[in-house]
Amino acid sequence: MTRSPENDVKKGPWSIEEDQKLIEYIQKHGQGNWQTLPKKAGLNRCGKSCRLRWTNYLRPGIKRGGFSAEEEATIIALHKELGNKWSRIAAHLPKRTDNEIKNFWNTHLKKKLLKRGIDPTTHKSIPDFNLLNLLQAQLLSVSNLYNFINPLDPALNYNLQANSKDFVKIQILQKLMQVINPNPTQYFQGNSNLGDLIQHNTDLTIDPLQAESMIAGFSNISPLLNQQHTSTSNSLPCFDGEMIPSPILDDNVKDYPSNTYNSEYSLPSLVSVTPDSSIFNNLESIEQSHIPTEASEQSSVFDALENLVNDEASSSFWKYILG
DNA sequence: AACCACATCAACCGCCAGATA
DNA sequence: TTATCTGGCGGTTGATGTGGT
Repeated sequence: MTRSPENDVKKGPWSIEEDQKLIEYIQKHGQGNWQTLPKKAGLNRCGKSCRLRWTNYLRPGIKRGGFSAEEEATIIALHKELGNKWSRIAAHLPKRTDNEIKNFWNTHLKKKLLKRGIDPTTHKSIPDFNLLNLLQAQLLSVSNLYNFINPLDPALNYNLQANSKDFVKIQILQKLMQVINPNPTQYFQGNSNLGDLIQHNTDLTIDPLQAESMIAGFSNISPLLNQQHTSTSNSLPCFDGEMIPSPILDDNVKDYPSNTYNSEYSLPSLVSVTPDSSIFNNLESIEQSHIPTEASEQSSVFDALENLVNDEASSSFWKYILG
């Protein structure tokens, strides 16, 4: 025997009248059998829908919205212990429903933990978090380079556009950036620069040595950056022709003791910088030698990305990121 | 004012486990 | 023992709200 079909029942948001009918019936008769309740209560709804409406919305004593800091901490702690067992978590929070806790987790707490560099699935710190920052900045650099090379000439962008695989990768990186910094106005704008990005992300910490590697990484992607970097090492380059002061690249940072540097966060396999390169003096040479379809130009970014994604230790995090 | 992108959350769907015939 | 019913759970969807351009 199969279950009776409930195709003719109403779906979607509940009206005030429906709510009233359900409340009045349950107050008078109790919950009883949810399967038969709708008919008895005069509702054209399935029993499941009635039960959900009652338990998540109409039931007396339900507290909705406005999660306190204590409740937040409790949810995080319980989630660490129980995982996505929302009903069990809700049992520890009187007046809260599992559905609301689940929604609150997915819309607020998950992002909060990610911003703190904590994997919301495992509740462990994300080993790749600083590297993710690096990728974010590198993508910005790449995007700026494209903008700089070619605001108008489609021929110069042709090779990039023809390489759909790299486009997919760029899209993934863009998504990574959105996770860290959901403000979309910072991406793919000609005047964006690394300094703005770092200053904006006040939550994020960037290891000084890593910042050095970051510049090296930029240089691999953008020869123009490389040239500027070598000319003023205590400034961060940007593509609008200005140099912005960088507090993380002063002389003290250069002497940053290597034994305090956590190699776990180091940049994997960046190609060495070639500061004396002289082929970037004009756009033509850039076009000939450094259009990004040349695998070597983007490899540092994408190799790093692929290494991250393939790392089992952080797979749940990346699974979340890549959706 | 219109449009767009993103965030929020109520509600739905499919699955599962325990109860029952 | 098996088939079916029922309630509960977690994941997902889609309508709506909000803020930025």
